[in-house]
Amino acid sequence: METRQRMLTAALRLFAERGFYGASMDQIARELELTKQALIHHFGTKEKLYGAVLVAISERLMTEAIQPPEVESASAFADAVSRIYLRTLQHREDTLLLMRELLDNRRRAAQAGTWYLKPFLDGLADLLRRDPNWQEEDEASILTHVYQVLGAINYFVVSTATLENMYSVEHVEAMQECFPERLRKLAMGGVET
Amino acid sequence: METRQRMLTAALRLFAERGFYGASMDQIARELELTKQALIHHFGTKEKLYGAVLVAISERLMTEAIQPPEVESASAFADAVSRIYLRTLQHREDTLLLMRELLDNRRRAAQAGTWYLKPFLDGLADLLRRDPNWQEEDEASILTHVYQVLGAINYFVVSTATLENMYSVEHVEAMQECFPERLRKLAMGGVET
DNA sequence: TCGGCTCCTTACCAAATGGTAGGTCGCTAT
DNA sequence: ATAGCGACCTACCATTTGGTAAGGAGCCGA
Repeated sequence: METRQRMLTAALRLFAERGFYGASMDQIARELELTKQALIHHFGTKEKLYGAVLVAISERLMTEAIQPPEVESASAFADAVSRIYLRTLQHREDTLLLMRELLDNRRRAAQAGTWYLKPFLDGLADLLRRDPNWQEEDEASILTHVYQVLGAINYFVVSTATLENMYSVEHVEAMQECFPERLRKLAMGGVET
Repeated sequence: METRQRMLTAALRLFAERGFYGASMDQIARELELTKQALIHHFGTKEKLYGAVLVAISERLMTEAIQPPEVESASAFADAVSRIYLRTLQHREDTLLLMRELLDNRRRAAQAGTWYLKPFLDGLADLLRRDPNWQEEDEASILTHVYQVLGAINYFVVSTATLENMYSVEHVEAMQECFPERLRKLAMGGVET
């Protein structure tokens, strides 16, 4: 019964790396030293396999990322953002695949999938709403700020490979090092005029 | 000779919407009411067509987005960022495709392509470097800040479709409205403390 | 008028794709 | 023993993929 898990892991790897259309059942199966029929046996169709991967990601996200707001503090939002950054770094493949989902969403639209992210976003917005500096900001402002900070994180994490090619590995390491500090300023900033 | 341009436009649309593997030569050709052999005649292979689309995008980006730093002002960077945001909104398809390129870059790695973006990034970093508030920050910090702000923009622009599904069209319109203001704070913020 | 050029077509093709059908093997409950 | 079941395989299939080969229509200069 552990096969299923191995399948999900391999599928995540390949879907994240090459996208839904770029990864074939055969490739995924070969990575497991099985035939694609084994995959079909467990998941029915490619779409369903992909769906299962998505579900697994969203479950990880829910259980790990949002954790209760912990101590009520003025920097609760910034703290949460820091944690999310670290988590995103660790789950690069999840992030890659979710980003792809985002791009494809125009087509998949009415389906489930990205909805999983809503509670996550709302949770963050809540945190920010509690911040005294943000009390009088309207809903749209709060959500926008949350999304901008999230964008800064995800875009960077997904870009590291490209940045390493464009500049150098050392350059990117330096960026990675100062990222949390700068991120914190982004997250906290923007309340005084 | 205008056919070539039409082909590039259609190819951009489909590549942006469905990705390299998701869009087939046949689909692109059908959109133009031609056969895929017409495409092959003009561009040789699918890869080359894709490459040509990428070149077109990078040319647009170069000529439109970086413009000389105009007047030397303390908010030169923030101004540039605002312009880039508007441009990004207008060229959503370019943005979608570049984002996909970013995700695929692991594989395409050694190829040309994303290098087009380097001068663009460096230009922005230059602008920030001139800002008196940033004089004493190191290179990595500057580049990181540039990248975070860029990430906030691109991630949001690419997400609007999903956000509209998750919340509502009105919600997203409200976000879009307050986005530039919040973005400005992001871009300028992060020097005090 | 004729050769050559560009643009585009129809006719093919080999490879790869997702998926079906049917069967084998080993385990477990009866 | 044996019937049933889950996990997996081989064999096969229709369709779609990117691409080649060859040719036709229109134009243009000699």
